[in-house]
Amino acid sequence: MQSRPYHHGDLRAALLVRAEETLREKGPGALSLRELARDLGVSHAAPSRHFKDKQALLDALALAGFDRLGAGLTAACGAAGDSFAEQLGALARGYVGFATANVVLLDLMYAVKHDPAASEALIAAGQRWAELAIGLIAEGQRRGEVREGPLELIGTPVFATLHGYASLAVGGMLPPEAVATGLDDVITYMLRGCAPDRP
Amino acid sequence: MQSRPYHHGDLRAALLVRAEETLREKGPGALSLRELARDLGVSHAAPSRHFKDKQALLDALALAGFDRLGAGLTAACGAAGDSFAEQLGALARGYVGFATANVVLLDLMYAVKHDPAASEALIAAGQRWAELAIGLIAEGQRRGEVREGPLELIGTPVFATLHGYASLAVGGMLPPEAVATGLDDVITYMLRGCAPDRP
DNA sequence: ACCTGAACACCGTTCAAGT
DNA sequence: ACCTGAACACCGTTCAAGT
Repeated sequence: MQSRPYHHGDLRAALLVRAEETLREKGPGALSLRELARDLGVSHAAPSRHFKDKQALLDALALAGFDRLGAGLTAACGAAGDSFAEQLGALARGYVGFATANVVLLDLMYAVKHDPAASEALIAAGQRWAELAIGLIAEGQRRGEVREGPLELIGTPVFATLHGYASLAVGGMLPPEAVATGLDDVITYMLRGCAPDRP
Repeated sequence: MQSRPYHHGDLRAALLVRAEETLREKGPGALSLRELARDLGVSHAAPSRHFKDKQALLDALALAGFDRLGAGLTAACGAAGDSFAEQLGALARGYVGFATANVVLLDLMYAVKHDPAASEALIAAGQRWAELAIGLIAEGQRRGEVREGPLELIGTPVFATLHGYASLAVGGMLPPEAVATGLDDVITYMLRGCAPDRP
């Protein structure tokens, strides 16, 4: 009876995996719960046991995306040198790298939500990685490489620059061949914005 | 025979108007061509005469959004003082203002496209307003208020910061009450990033 | 030219019923 | 607990036909 070859209470995980594949291959909006069920060899009503909604599945996907992003950024910063410039560079390259490697997923992660209840968890997830950037800035201040002041006063603009560059790049608003080289310029611009007032 | 009260060859315009209303009231994805047609009192097949696709309607909406954004920003900068700081401030407030007043539309304007042919016009429209920022920087350089260098080298980071801040704010990733006050900090951060190297 | 009506092939969601 | 099968109310798109 190996007729159910794949999911033994793991239909939930299988749905998430397959959903992300479909998203990557065929774009958003081409994702259908019924097709997902077909691909996995279950009835079209089966997914509703694991996700009450199509939106619930998308939210779970986005949440997993934030987890992977956080892990990737932590690793990238850990592998970089101690100076603020090196740390910020690693963060920036990590973020833009994740964005270009997970175009549709990033869109999903920051998608405008209309159900405020469901989006709370996503906002929290988003702020978790923002705290990574905040910590980096605090350390930079301790080293005297970052200007004084409240952490978000400098963290928010940096966060905005990074996220903005990533979404412009991913959306095709920047000449694609210039994305990698332009990032270096963005990094030095951010460093100027963070630098202490006077030498 | 006033039974067709509204559209006389203007079904196209009426569709766009109603679509944007629906988008604003009920969010994206709640937009259905059939419901649009119902609202306007035409058959469900009528819209296809004016937009070959649902996507085509969305693209037209996004394009109109860029036009309004460009007009608004031009006006805002025209009404501001001549100094680079005042011009950049006006641009920033104008952009974030448009974003918060047109949340779903902004999402649409920068949505990741998969049909590269259709998105070309949108990218061009996006770059048109970017050129406004570029011109502003060129003038700032002439005045000695902006560091020397290729225009996009300084323009792209500014563009990224602005767009990133707007999308974070709109997506609820920033505490909503801090959006307006935080913008001032972002503006001074951008000015630092643009400032000439040494006094 | 512009629109209608019917038809086709899909959806998401729900719910009794099975195991 | 987990899944099935049928049913419901909707979609987008196409296409002959009307005016």
